[in-house]
Amino acid sequence: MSKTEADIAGMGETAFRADRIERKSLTLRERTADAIRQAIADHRLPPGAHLKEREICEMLGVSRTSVREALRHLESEQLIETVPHRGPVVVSLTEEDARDLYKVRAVLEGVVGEQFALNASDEQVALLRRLARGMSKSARKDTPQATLGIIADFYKVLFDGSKNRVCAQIVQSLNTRISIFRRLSLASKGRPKAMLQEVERIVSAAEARDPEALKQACIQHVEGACAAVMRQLAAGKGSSGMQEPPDRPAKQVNTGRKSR
Amino acid sequence: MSKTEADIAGMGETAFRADRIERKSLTLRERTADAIRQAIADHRLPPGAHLKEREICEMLGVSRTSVREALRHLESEQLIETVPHRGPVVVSLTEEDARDLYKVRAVLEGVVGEQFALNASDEQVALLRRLARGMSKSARKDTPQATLGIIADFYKVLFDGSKNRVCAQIVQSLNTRISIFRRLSLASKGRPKAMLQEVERIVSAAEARDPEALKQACIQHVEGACAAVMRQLAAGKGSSGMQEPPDRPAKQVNTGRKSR
DNA sequence: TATTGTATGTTTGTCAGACAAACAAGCAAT
DNA sequence: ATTGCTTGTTTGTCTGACAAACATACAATA
Repeated sequence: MSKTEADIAGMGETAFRADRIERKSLTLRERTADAIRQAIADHRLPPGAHLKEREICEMLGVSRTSVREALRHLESEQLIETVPHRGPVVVSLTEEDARDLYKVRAVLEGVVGEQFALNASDEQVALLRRLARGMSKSARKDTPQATLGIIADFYKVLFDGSKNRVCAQIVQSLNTRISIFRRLSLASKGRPKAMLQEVERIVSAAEARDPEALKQACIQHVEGACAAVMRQLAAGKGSSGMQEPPDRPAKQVNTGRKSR
Repeated sequence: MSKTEADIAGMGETAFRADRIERKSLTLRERTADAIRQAIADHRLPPGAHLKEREICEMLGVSRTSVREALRHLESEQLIETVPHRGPVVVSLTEEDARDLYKVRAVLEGVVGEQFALNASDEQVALLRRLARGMSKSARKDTPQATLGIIADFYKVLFDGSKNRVCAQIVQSLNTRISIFRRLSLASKGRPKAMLQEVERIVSAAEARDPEALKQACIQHVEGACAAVMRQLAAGKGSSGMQEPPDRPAKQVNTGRKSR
């Protein structure tokens, strides 16, 4: 999955090609942010949860400084909302937000598709095909977990091939936000099958190098996912990162004075 | 420009309507972030500039803590890039980045337009018309500065009316990034006139409540701006937030040991 | 002379401690 | 039931400190 990293021009002597040394483990604050983000993504920190910096410090064993800087990052990613002097809270999404999120993701993935058709290398197209095959195989035999991994790879190739960093980065960020309630998506009945068809359409369009078709295929794919989520929401009202207007209790923990 | 803030239902007694108390001056770190962001936007901190936290502290008279938290925010907004142990640097945009940025902005503003046609209130449509008139008047008589203010208002109405917070927020963020080299846009010859026409088209479509037309009008508007910038770039190579592959010197300030 | 190594000042990353201000919740007084 | 006071909690911000990573001048070396 590593990019081929164009050869270094004129480096004298025999071309010295080797993988650069990865800038190892990020800074502490970044890892802290990752940890929190992950916790939010898989609901260990549910929507509405109140993050107290002290608790996070102890939980992760880092100082307040690092935690706070990490929080600022998540704040700007809209994963948490901070009311001054009240501390950050994991965002709760309204049904409207969900719809908007998907709407935006749809058009952006459309752009990604369009540009993939124009800019991707032949290898990337081939890789896409291979991953699609792997995906449908995995969907039948493996655990959903494993399938999700392939899906992630699939997206990675799509983004890389589109050569549109800006777009890819935004979609990524949107996806994190969406993950706050996407657990529903995979549960939807008949969704897996539909999904595989959508993917097939995407790959075909990619192989045909047809920008318009690929764009439409990507959009439809997102719309499919969106519809599935909405259906689920309509049914099982609750149990997910949604917030209805008149509703707020529970989830509160002790704050302020204790009984004495 | 304040929203009408739906009346409070059943509040007993005579309806008590008054503007809520604005959560006054944000926290220090937010104002710090704003200050830096502003400085970047109007090139007091040019692309490539190396931000040293100590300097910013003194410049703004705040502690390192606040500065660093502000920086984390800007970092996640992609206005600065931070290499561990080297400190943050104002991003330099490649021509490709510029194109991508505009491309994304175009489709997103398309969404905004579409949704404005569907969701905006009649007052908002009327307001849009009024602002458009003001804009063309201002373009003839006032300073470009004043006109820019009206444009900002125009956008604000557009965003509010679209009722798509997610989208609006992203476009906003994109615009900040674009501002790193947009100064060119207004300079482009004949651009103001073209711009006014585009705006006129937007307003007409809004009044007609035609989603598709409004969408197209918005997209065309962005594409117009993009084209103008690209033309400028092609001409006056340099003097702006661009980075060409083989080029890096100058702009460096003293770092490390001084002569002694 | 060009290369390699060493020394030293800078700047960032992270921690710990401190304190005022904002907040939340209980209790008391009306 | 309303209002006000009291007090523990939590955040916002500052200060000081120190190791690690860097950058560059200067020295040593081939």
